[in-house]
Amino acid sequence: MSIKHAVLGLLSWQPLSGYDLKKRISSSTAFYWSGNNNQIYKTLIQLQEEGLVTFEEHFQEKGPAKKVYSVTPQGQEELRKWALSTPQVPEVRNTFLIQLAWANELSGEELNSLIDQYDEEVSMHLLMHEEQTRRGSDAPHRTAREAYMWQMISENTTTFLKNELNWARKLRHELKDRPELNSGE
Amino acid sequence: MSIKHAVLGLLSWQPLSGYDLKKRISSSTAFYWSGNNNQIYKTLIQLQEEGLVTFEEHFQEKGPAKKVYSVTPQGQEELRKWALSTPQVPEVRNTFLIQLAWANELSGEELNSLIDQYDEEVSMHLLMHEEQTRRGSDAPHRTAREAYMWQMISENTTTFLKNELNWARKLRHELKDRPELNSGE
DNA sequence: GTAGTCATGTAAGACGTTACATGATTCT
DNA sequence: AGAATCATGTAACGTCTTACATGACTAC
Repeated sequence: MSIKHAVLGLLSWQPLSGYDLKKRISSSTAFYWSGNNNQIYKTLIQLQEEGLVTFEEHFQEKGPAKKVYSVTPQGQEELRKWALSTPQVPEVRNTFLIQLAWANELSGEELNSLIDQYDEEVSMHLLMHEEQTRRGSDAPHRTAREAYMWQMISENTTTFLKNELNWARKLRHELKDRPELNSGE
Repeated sequence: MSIKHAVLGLLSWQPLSGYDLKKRISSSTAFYWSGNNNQIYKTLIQLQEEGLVTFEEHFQEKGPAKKVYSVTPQGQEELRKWALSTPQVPEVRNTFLIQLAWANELSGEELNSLIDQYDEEVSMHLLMHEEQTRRGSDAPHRTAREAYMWQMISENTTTFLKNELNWARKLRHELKDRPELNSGE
């Protein structure tokens, strides 16, 4: 499971409450995951039971008490161990490809419009990601290496999205230039 | 949900049994999904209840009877409707990025080895995908356009994997060339 | 006779999402 | 007065995976 380690990692950077974790996770475009309450609070309780995190209750003048979680030495060890495990090939869930696969019944215009819509969606996403990267609010930089890593992590998403755009534009142009591809008949 | 439509699409190409669907789905590197029994058989029953597919029982001399499913006109209509719905940005679940994010505790050598392992995994995956594409066993080509589409769908996965490799190699080389990034201390 | 493939399905559980519940405080 | 934010959590449901169950036939 990687939610556990994502949470552990965030806490290893700085102690946070469940509420703050949620905000960080759901606002990040790089690792995108809804960051819903259910999983966050459950994961925190689980991590605590395993002795990988502890919490301190912070009472505030205004508002309810916070449970601020931080990583224990065992948690650090677990994080290090996990970081050394053999990496997996990323999973891509691209429903648009499935859509295209069965788009045989569509007219040439419908298909073009579909591709344009995809282009727009991806472009929008790219803009949002670049905007967020520029602000750089959620990246730790305890060391030069860590700062560089976070830059490269962000770049991974950027190049991924640009690759999608290139691909979609090639598709678009070839459909235009090759009239024999214009119909599904 | 897109499993429903993936199944519907496969059946619109040619009638298949649950067992054959499973084989096709799980062997495909482009839309990768385990294609487990539970979901396939459930989806087929559900599609049938919705009137989007029908089945014929094929008795064979050898082995058990097959339920061969095919798409109804309503199913075709549903598929067309879905194919026109606005496309979504693909979801990428890249655990390696999370691993890197919290790799601050790792030594330079450990980090390099991690990146090399990632390179290897992705390269292997790319080879498998190219091999499968070359065989081209699972692509329909009822029209020139459909054949071209399937080629581009496969290319999407290829360029994605190549993008990952480029990114990993850049990371690898910059870590090598910039000694200030060598440690997490 | 043991393992593998063909073919159908079920059970159990992990993983994920949306929405609701509660209660205080702050902003308009 | 109504909405938004802070902060914790629960409920209900949907998705997805692993593993098991059954039974026949096939290959070594």
